[in-house]
Amino acid sequence: MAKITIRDVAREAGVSISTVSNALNDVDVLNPATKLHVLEVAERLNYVPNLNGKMLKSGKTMMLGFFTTSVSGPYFYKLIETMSRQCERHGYGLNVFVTKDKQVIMSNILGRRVDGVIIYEELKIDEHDIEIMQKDKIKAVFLDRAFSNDTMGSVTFDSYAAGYEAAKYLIGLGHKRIAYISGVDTMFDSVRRRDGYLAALKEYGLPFDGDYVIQGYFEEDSTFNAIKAFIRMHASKLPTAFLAGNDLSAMGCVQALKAHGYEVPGDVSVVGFDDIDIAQYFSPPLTTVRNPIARQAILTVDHLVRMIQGKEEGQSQTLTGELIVRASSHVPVD
Amino acid sequence: MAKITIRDVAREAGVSISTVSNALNDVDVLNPATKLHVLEVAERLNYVPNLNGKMLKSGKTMMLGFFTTSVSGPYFYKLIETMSRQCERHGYGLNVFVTKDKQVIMSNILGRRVDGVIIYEELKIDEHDIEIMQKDKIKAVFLDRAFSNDTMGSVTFDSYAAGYEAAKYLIGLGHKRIAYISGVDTMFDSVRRRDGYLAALKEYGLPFDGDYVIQGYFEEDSTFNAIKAFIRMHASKLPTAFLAGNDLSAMGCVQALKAHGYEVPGDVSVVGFDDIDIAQYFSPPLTTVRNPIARQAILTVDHLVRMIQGKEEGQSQTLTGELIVRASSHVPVD
DNA sequence: CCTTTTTATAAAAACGTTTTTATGAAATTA
DNA sequence: TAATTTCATAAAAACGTTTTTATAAAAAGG
Repeated sequence: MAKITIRDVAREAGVSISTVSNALNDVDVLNPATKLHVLEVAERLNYVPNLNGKMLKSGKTMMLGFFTTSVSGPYFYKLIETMSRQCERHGYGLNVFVTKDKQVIMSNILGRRVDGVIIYEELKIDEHDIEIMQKDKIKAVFLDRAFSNDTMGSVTFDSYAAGYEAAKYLIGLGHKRIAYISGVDTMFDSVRRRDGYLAALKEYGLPFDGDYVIQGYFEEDSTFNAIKAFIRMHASKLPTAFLAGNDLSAMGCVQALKAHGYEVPGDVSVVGFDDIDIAQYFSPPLTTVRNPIARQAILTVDHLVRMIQGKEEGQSQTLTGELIVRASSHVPVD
Repeated sequence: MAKITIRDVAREAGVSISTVSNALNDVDVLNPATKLHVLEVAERLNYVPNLNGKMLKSGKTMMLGFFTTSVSGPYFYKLIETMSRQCERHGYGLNVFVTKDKQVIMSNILGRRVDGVIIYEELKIDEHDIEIMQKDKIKAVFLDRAFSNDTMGSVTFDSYAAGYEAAKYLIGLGHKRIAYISGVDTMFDSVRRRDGYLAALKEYGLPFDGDYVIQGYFEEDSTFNAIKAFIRMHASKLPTAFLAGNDLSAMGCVQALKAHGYEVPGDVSVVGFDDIDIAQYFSPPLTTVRNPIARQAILTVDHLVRMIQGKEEGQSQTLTGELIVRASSHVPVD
């Protein structure tokens, strides 16, 4: 009683395998009666087409690949859930690969396990890899960097502008000592937000103190620890505001400040990025620059699908943030 | 310049395709010189084997499938990241399917897109589906329910015991009015935690009030709203403790209480389940029953891989929680 | 009523691999 | 040296589909 194939259905129904295939794929070239009969037999035998055979022959897997080094945090799961739903809408599945192994990534992409790929992976794919992908006409959309050629697509968030806007907002409130909480330097978004922050400082003539860029890894708990250490070091003269590279680190920062007896925003203001779902329920509700994650997810999938269908060439789309002022920021006390 | 295949490599190297295959797959039957030459040519042509051809012929995809209806929240991304890493260790990839469409699930499973499946999906797969999977000798491990037969595996968390323990702990502190914040009734874990809680109430002779089971959907923000509504309704006589079905809802509950001016644990105690990473950094740090997610992930993948290798039959494994007492719970004030 | 077109189905080729079987040359044995 | 074994490689079959081509019967046209 091995796995039944199209051949078994054909034999049982007394027709050829091409007839079965046509019946199942709804190619209307068959006598309706035959088609019905075949379908009935297939149903009775619980026949399910083998996808590997199907994929090999058709050259299509009807799967999109999402390659990422991490799925931690609200940014990713919002992205993944929205992309998944959007894929389903187009008749595709989404294959999520969580790996840092470039070998794994490239062999899955070039080996055609998926029809198109979405890549978020912080610098690991280099120019040479991209060249190889171009030669193979791989359809790809990047989420963490923009492209100027027309074979690769990208849908990015303008993190530089967001960093600049957030810093400008704090400066506008009167803050003079503003610290930045970064991720790691391989994360494009972290670096660009920081650069925007630096640009604003410069524009308004505020001095930049190297100590004021704190590594928080974009996570709540590691930021919590980093800020506690920072507070111990700078207790005499704390910044009046922290600009955190994402909402999670903003939350960790707030917790650390509270743990040391500081009030937010009474003593210190904290601003984040992304506007993840929890941000508005946090205590205090977070001021943040909204990153339209769901929109990014939808645009990405739509763009990739159209690229696969040959309806569109790769293009760079940039989404801009929106400053959401809530309770975690205030004019400085001193 | 279409995609190059094993045939192109063979032609270019002046050998047969079987020789190329043997060289690439390291079958030591070849003259070392030939093998080296073939490898060199393959490298030069940037040959990457087509996975669909490979999968069809070998009958193996070297992929495990994870089917889930949601990836929201720390429970899932911890699970997914850990499972991914563990898969990689075994030479497998992890294919994450986020869908509620049973048709999608079944056709991917029965169509052999993956070599084995891990299923978390709250009641949608019924006995009949399982029967079909058994007939097809599908290797599967369930994360949300246990099995007594030996074709399906399961690695579950003993939520009933966890609910019982947590409630008993609160009762031991002296609490008499304890509310439970549930997910939805299709979630096994939510229901079992609640049943454990009810059992403890009964055992210690505490009355059960139907109003005291509040639906929070296992999310922070919806719980926040649900508890606010609950507080408005029951302001005169609030429970002295909330047992939340998971840490996220515990956090939402705390935020809602704070928003209404209650102190935790000063006025009200709150206890959660899971011990997600943030729990210890939350303010106040959460008392919770630790759910060994990473261990569940690793056990699951290991078990499934051994089932695929034929080294093991499906079996039910149960993990037990551990009560972690932190600052969010206290003896009642009245 | 014979030829052409249409219709319905079957047969065969193809997708890109791996694996089994075949083949011929070299090495070993008798 | 003839017969056997070993070695290295090639040829062919197979995996389960879809798609292209072929075939036979029925319908239409003159």
